[in-house]
Amino acid sequence: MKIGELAKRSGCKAVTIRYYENEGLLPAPERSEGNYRLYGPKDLDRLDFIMHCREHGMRPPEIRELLLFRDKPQRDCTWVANLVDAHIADVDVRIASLEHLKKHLERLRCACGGEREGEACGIMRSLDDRSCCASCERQPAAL
Amino acid sequence: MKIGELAKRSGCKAVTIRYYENEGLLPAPERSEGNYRLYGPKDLDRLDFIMHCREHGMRPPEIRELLLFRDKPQRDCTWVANLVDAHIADVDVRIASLEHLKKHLERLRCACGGEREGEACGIMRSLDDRSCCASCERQPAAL
DNA sequence: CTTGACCCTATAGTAACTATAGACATTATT
DNA sequence: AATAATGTCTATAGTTACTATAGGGTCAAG
Repeated sequence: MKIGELAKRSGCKAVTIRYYENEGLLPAPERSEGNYRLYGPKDLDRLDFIMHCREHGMRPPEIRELLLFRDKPQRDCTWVANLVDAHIADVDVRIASLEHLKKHLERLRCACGGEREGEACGIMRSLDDRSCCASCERQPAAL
Repeated sequence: MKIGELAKRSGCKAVTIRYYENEGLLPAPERSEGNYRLYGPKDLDRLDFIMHCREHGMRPPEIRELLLFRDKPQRDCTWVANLVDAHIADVDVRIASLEHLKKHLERLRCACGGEREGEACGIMRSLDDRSCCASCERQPAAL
């Protein structure tokens, strides 16, 4: 199949497929007479694997390692489990930090008394007074 | 004060301060004889405001709008409250999507029976079978 | 008077793609 | 067969919000 069909079947855009080839996640496929990329079912499997990893929030470096393992499975798969564990822990941290952020935002939201007068807007006043969250770390919230 | 002190006092790196000036978030300050940027307390206030917004997970475009309002408060501050509301809703979506992702990852994690044999690793098998999450959207999880 | 810390500009690099330009190949229609 | 529409090719630049680097100037202390 050509790249368009692979894209449709995998749900991955054609440009991204070429990008993955460039990055070494996908092998360079055969070419047709007209220099078109020609893919087989194995390529679809591999791309599906990649997309599945992406659906799990994994990024190219992590996926690259998993592909290496997939290509050449070693005896011990402990580190695969560890990788997933680390990933879960990471997601936990993100959730916690977003919950924390949400609390701050809700407090901020409450500051608006609805006076509808620019200068007096409680939200603006709160944003002006940075010491209000003195107990929290003074660094940008991760989104 | 010079940029270094402003950086220390605000917790924002000097390079980032210059970047914000370039982007129009901060006004171009006076210069010393030796062409050094010279800041006053108002600059610190403004930068603190910006950092406070960042602590609330806001991004430059949003911050830019708030600064406009700060510079020229209009009668009606409703949209400030709306902006915060939208921001909270966005955080909610992110949290929900991460919770969902976590569930998937935990299911994935359970697939590892600990056989410690590469080809048989349940995690790898699960990643190979993309149809396992057929009911979920087939797109990358946002992190 | 030189060392070191600080500051300046301009440019390039980051992640993980996405968009664009300009050209060639294939397929469908007339 | 000619033409038009679509698909594909490469290479390059753009995206966000910065960060890093190169190559130089300024300032205070010893």
